[in-house]
Amino acid sequence: MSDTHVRTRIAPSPTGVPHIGNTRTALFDYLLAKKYGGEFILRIEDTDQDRLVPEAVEKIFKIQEFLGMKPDESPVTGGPYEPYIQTQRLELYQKFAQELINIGAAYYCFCSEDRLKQLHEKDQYAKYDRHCRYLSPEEVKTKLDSGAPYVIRVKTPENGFSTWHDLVQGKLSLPNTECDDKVLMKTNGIPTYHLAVVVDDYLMKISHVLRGVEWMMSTPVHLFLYEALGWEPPILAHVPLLLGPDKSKLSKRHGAKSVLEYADDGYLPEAINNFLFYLGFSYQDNSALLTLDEMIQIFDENKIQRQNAIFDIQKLNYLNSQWIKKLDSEDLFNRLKKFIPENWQKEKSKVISIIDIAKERMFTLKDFAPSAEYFFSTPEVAKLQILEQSAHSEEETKKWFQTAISLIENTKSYSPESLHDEFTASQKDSGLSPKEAFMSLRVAISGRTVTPPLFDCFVILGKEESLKRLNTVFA
RNA sequence: GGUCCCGUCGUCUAGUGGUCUAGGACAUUUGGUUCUCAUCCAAAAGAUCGCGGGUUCGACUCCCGCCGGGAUCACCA
Repeated sequence: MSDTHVRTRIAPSPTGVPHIGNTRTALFDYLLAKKYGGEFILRIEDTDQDRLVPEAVEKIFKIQEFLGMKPDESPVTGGPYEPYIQTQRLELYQKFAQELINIGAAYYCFCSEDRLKQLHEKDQYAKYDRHCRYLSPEEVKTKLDSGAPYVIRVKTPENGFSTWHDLVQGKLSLPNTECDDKVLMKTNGIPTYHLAVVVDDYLMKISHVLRGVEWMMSTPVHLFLYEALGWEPPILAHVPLLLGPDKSKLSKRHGAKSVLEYADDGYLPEAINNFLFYLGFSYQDNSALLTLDEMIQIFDENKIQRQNAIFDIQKLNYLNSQWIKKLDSEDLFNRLKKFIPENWQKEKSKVISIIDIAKERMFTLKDFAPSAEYFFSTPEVAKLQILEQSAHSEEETKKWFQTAISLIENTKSYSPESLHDEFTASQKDSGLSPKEAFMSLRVAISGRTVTPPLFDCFVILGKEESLKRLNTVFA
């Protein structure tokens, strides 16, 4: 393999936004190319013009950009084999379709849609009955001259086996009787996937076709085309699918989301890449935080699992929380921008100091704003809530609050450390347990029973604001 | 239904004939640290290696059958 220059590609069809399962395949394509210092190509397969989804192409680019897997060649970056959009390469496919006919590897088919439909009504699994495959040259010429609409079908072998060594599936041997005389060129002059991939992968010098297993069964047709055209086929690798928690295929219908949606939910690209990498691939204890570059080093195309993997959001959450802890707060601030109100953004240093103490309890970027709200707006706290925490009479609690207020007013330095020392000293002779003493204060300043450490909160809130909140409780 | 692929703790996996009374990670539970939560640390529980036959002195590892899951069978990709 060292003598072949590695070029991989992803070939999404803009009939929808790729979901996270498709993206995992893309990750493997990217890693494979980069591991060998090759190119990773993005080609748009838009041969199904009827089902185009607006903005799909744009989102496909966005996903790659977000994850940091930028293609070396694509419709936007261009490249030596452009264009990278199939509908802009139509003459190419027509040329090769014609050649396939000339060499007897394909044939014209004039069957009506009705006839095909009837075939399927009789048997839902029926293959094309090859009705037009045996038309005489004269019959074909007459039909053609009369201007009858036609498709071009591949003249698939009637027996034998199609065998290849699949990088992940191992040796595969599929009976040719299972092949169908697939349509190569549609009535509208646009090729189907089967013709277009083969032509493009060859012309674009793709060395490894790494794609989802859903393509495995149609590989014999592709291989036949390579052989007919006298082309060396690429190395094939069919990677398993990503399944939902109920073991069903991950699909839009079952709520399979795109990477873009995970981004909106507060997941980091680092965590997503890392998560996808471990799904179907093993490295050490499968919990190390790996960058894309590290994955490139570690990746081994021969070690891709063959069994389908189940999408486990808990593992993603873990990786995401770990990455959040690892990132520095300045970096997190920038990523947090679209998750926090605009007026917070003006107080960058305050937000960053909150991030410092909040990041170890965040799973996603979305968790930040709700847990930091009380730093920016005064919470409503009922006296009863305080007393519930202090577990003492109003009078005793009030007395403790007075102590707290004077401690803050007279503290040596308004820092978490000295506040901690001074408060713990006073708490001991307050008659309240540590929990009672500090929880009541916590609720008083935040309105919540769960916050970062109390004295950090005091400091971020500021002396004035802290006093104000403590004072208003029993006012 | 035909064809092909897959089958180790809930999940991702280690394991390529004896070192496996099956290891790790996430999740779960418990304990420790602690002003709460979280972090961190420690520990526990969790898999008769899908089932049944072989082969072998010996099988999670090899062979066969079965069962289960998945993929595919469009002028969609």
